[in-house]
Amino acid sequence: MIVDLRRVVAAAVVKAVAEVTSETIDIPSVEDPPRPEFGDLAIPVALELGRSLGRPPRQLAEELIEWLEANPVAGVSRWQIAGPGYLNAFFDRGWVFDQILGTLDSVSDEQRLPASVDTKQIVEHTSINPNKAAHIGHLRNACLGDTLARVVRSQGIDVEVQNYIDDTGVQVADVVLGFTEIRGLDAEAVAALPDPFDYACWDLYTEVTELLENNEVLQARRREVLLSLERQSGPEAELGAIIADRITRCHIATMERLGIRYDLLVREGDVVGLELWATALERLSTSDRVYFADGGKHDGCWMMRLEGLPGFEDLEEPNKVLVRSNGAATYVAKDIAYHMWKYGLLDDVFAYESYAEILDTHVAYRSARPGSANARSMPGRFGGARSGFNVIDVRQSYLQQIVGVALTALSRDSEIEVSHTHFSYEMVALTPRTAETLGIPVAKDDQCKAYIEMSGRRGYGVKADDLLDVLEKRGATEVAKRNPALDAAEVEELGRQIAVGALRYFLVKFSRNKVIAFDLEEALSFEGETGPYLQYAAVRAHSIFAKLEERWGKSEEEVVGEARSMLVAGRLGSELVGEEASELWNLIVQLMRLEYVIEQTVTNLEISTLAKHAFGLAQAFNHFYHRYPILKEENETKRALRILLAYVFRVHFSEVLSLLGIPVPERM
RNA sequence: GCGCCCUUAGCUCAAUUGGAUAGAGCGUCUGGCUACGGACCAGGAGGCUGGGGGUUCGAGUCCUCCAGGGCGCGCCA
Repeated sequence: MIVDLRRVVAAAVVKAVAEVTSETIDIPSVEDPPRPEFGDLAIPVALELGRSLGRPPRQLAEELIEWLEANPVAGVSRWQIAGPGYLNAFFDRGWVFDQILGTLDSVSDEQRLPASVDTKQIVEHTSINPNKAAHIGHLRNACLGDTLARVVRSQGIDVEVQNYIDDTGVQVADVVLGFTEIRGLDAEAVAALPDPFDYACWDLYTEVTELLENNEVLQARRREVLLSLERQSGPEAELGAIIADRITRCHIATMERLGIRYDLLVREGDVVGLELWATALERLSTSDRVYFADGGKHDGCWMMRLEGLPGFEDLEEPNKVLVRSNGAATYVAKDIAYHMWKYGLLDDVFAYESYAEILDTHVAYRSARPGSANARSMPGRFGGARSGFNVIDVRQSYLQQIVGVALTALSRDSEIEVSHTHFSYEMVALTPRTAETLGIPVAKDDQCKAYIEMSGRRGYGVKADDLLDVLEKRGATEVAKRNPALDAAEVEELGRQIAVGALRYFLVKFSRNKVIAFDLEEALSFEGETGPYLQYAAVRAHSIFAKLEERWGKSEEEVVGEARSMLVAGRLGSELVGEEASELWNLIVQLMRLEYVIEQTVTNLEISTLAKHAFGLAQAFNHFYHRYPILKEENETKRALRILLAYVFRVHFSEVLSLLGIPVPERM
């Protein structure tokens, strides 16, 4: 990663403040100036401090600058006071560019912090009910989660990606009913059904839902099935397991199309079957938060006390049932048990089996019962983290809060500090016109609405695989149009990469707490602020070197090497002045922001920050590309400088795209 | 009833967490190179940041009231 002088500058300012005013301050805010003539970084510290010290900001700023000039900072060439009292820092361009060139040698084997259990973080995402095909809403979850995992991992932290499979819930029970009551199929027959199995279940699920309405007999059957699933005995449980397994494999395959992978799939059935919950309750019952209701409305239930806690004020029902009077644990209770294991508050009782092996490079494991075929215990391998993120939509905030309350109570008692963060995001809906093209009935009242909610139960939604198919086809068409000589296989592969870029960028470019009104036409667009625009910038950077090789017969390495030796370190500063240099410099300054952007992305849990940054980089490069040709340039020094800049961009921009999971095509 | 979220250009969204002249994309209008590929670039028009009050050197951002919209509060998951 390119060195960010932000921290260095901030530290220098802290020291300057201490020396000049004998005040100790926290890390001051360091901003990017709105205009280039204000320098490369702006620190409004004198504005803030001036007030508390009762001194004119500009005067204070002058004293600070005096000190800073007397105690130079490597990389900063000069300071300036501007506006009401900003400290503006101007970088030593030659020094910076020299540093950046240094990163080119080590960028591939960047120094990563050693991974250890102490720093392990668990990112849970996807966690789709295994009863039907994944839709666009699930993709938002998976893309956010996968990108978060990539970003955290890039910080040298060992990330374990988990996907929770709720295979014992009503949603699966409904599809079990569908197969038995509507289709008249048993487990064996269902196992033999052709693909796409998840599509078949999508339709079946809506059929059952309709049938279940006002049908008390069927509703009673569902309760039986549910019990059977939870006990994991009987033909319904066998059928449920087949459904959950087949659907999960479909989901894994869908996500693999987007480059999204998992380390571990934990099945709720195993949490229940291995009595993780029973142990969890034992532990929980010692806490004053958990009690057994004897009499009253919740007679015979185990309850969690929420009243009086922040965030739970004035609820109609202040407490939450954990175990029903019939002895069955609720969903949130099982989730609490799962999270206790996740964070090492319960022993690892699971066995693990290799579930999905992908291209010999990655294995996704799945929880299993000890003693079952192909399963073995793997002590210390999974779970037992001290912190983690749950990527779950905002509607589950209430339940996530309850999990948090349990974890807090337990970690206090056991003196183990656990950090559990709900990475919440808003839902994906459909624009009315997209809903209509999909054949979803839109009521007259809803036509002017900004969006129409999706409904898995009714089958209203955009299936992930359908969308990917359309995008891939469109990508391939566009590639073929521009590259008539390419063979079909390559066109198809490029179409695939473009589809992934388009979809992934689309799903992370919005702030997470904004409802996305999914519009098919907009998502199919490859122009403007889209994934393909970013990919196009990378392709252009690449094609410069391809052309250079074609014309000069020199490899990228040789070309870059020659350019570097032409611009000796000492001379760089003098080359980096003037109008052209200032425009090139803009690109460098933006590249330097990456470290800061990643920091912001993680602390705010806002992936869109990184996405917007990537878009800004692509824009800056396209500007440079258009304005400053390389092959045509005859001045060798200028050409060398541009070559190096294009190369630096290419290397670092590829890194940014890979953080976003966006493939970098060689041509488009 | 209580809680959380949203409201910024015609549309979809940003705005470095309180900083300098509120920026992008789409759409619209005007212009661009025999090419390192036009999935691009340059420029124009387009804003009382939903409304009122407050906090301060400084507010799209914070506090408060109001309006409109969404979500959540189950012995469902």
